[in-house]
Amino acid sequence: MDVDTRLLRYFAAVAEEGHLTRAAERLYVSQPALTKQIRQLEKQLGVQLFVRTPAGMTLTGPGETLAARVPAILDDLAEALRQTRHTARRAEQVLRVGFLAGAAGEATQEIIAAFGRRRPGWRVEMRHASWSAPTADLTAGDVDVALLPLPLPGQEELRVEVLLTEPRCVVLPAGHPLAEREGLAFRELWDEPFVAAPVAAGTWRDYWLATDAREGREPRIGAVADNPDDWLSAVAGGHGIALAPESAARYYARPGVAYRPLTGVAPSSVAVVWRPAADADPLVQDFVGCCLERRRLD
Amino acid sequence: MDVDTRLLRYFAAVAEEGHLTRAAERLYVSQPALTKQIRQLEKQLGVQLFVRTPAGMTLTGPGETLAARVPAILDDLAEALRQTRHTARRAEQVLRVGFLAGAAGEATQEIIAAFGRRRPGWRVEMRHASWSAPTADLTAGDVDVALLPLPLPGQEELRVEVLLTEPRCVVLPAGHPLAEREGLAFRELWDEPFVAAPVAAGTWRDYWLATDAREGREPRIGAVADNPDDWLSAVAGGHGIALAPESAARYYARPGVAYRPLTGVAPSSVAVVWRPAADADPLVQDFVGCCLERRRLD
DNA sequence: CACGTCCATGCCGCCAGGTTATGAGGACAG
DNA sequence: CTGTCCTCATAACCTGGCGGCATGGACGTG
Repeated sequence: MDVDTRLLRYFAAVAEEGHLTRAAERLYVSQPALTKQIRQLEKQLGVQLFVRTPAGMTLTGPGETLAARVPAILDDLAEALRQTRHTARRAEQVLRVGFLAGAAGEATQEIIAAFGRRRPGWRVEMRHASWSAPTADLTAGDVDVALLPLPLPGQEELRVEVLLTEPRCVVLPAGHPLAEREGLAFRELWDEPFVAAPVAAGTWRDYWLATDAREGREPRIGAVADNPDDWLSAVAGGHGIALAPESAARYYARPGVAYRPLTGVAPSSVAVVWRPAADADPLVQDFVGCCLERRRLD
Repeated sequence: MDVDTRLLRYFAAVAEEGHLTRAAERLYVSQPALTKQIRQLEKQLGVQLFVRTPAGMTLTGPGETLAARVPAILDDLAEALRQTRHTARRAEQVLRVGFLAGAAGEATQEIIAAFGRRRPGWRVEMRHASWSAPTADLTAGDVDVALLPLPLPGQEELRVEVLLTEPRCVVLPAGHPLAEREGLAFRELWDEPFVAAPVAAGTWRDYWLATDAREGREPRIGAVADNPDDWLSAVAGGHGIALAPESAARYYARPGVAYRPLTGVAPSSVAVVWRPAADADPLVQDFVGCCLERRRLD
């Protein structure tokens, strides 16, 4: 009778979506796996939670009862884990900062140094954010604040202050014909295969495929990568090309890939991001302050 | 990052006990299993929760933070599951009654009939309670009310009204020399092997071994059983003898075993039991009422 | 009537959690 | 100082359950 949180998450997703299939997509599991888990939950409780209709899954009375309470429980749990991590970092006098790509570029070191001056004794720990879910560490409370390229999935629930804006460029295999050129227009790349982020990355993936600058054409996906290494390897290996912020040319230079200026896509920004719950956290605010002092908007 | 409830239970147990080893006993898992799980929790959180000393495990600051919140979360979850089951049964117009052995004996049918008259349209569903944890179904909300022999583990947290008291007798293999006798004194059984409940049953196990009437002598355990079938088979198979309420002679008669009257042990009682939370539940109270009308205390 | 959209089922590979056996280190008594 | 007992950690192995794929079956819709 040990209902574990996975079951609760699954249940909550199905209850919310009303469809096994759609919930399965959202949870990134197969539909049969979900079927089985939901049945198991029902079996463990000895209660039918859903009525199966050809149109989907609708909650029964008892199902409603459960659905009304589960989200709060999961939130409580998440909050407790956040607090725990938080206490741990405060006890060690560490501020943990998530980042992706080159973060705020050259300014990053300055920001950290400034923070060190403002908070003697404190240490800044930089942590790579996951590529497929750049804000996950932030919302999970694993980092206190983050320096991330925009746009971000779930950006509305976070505080975001833009620090700098830079054009996006294109990353090509060194031997690629287009790498001969000094500058490119995005429309020339429409038919090229791209190395994309996982589907799980959602709008993030779309943004770096620049789907909105393709006038409706489907991008070709040559490979999927969820970290910079795989991503560069895929490009170097000729599986596709990719977009990147210009600073990537400095932070992710490596033999076999070439960075070229690009026109026809919106620039990308780097922002400092934190959870609204940290609005009152003087430490986070000090760090944000250090960032804003060095803000550079072009 | 999907901390499941098992981990939380484990953590709570270790936090409370202050010892991995003791917590492992309480949870009925091996100590290495606990070690691994606790380490995994720490790894998932990226936080050290305990400091390991030769004397045991003591919480770190972050550990305290977590320990302060986990029990409430687990309680919330348990409560939500209870509610769910509860709604389900109310929706089906079912009152679920747990029982063990012969329940309230011949009175049981009368009680159910009386309840049927008081609540037309409602159905009573009888459910075997687990032998090793007779009140588990009750506290988990799986049954609304129960008819159980006393004493019960965790009895203080429950409402208990005694319905009848009956002497305990002894169950012997049919061919056993003592089965020739018409009546026995408990001290004659001190050296006999007993068929006992699992260690997990705690005081319940002790009670049916009548450890308090042995003047300090350790009982001999011939076999362990956690349900009436195994139990009777073990007795019939000559692995040991056992104590039982007298009514068991009628409800668990079978070839190969003999029931004989016994002196020198306290009698056992059967009570109607419910959770304090059901004090205000008219349905449960009606059932309790039906029980008390037929109360018979000798 | 064929098709699309649901959910259910069967089969299989794999990992996580369990177990037992053993190690390692500190505390304490003799 | 050394043996013993307590603690927790480690190693090797086994198994149940989760998840994935492929497929089936039921209902609604064009």
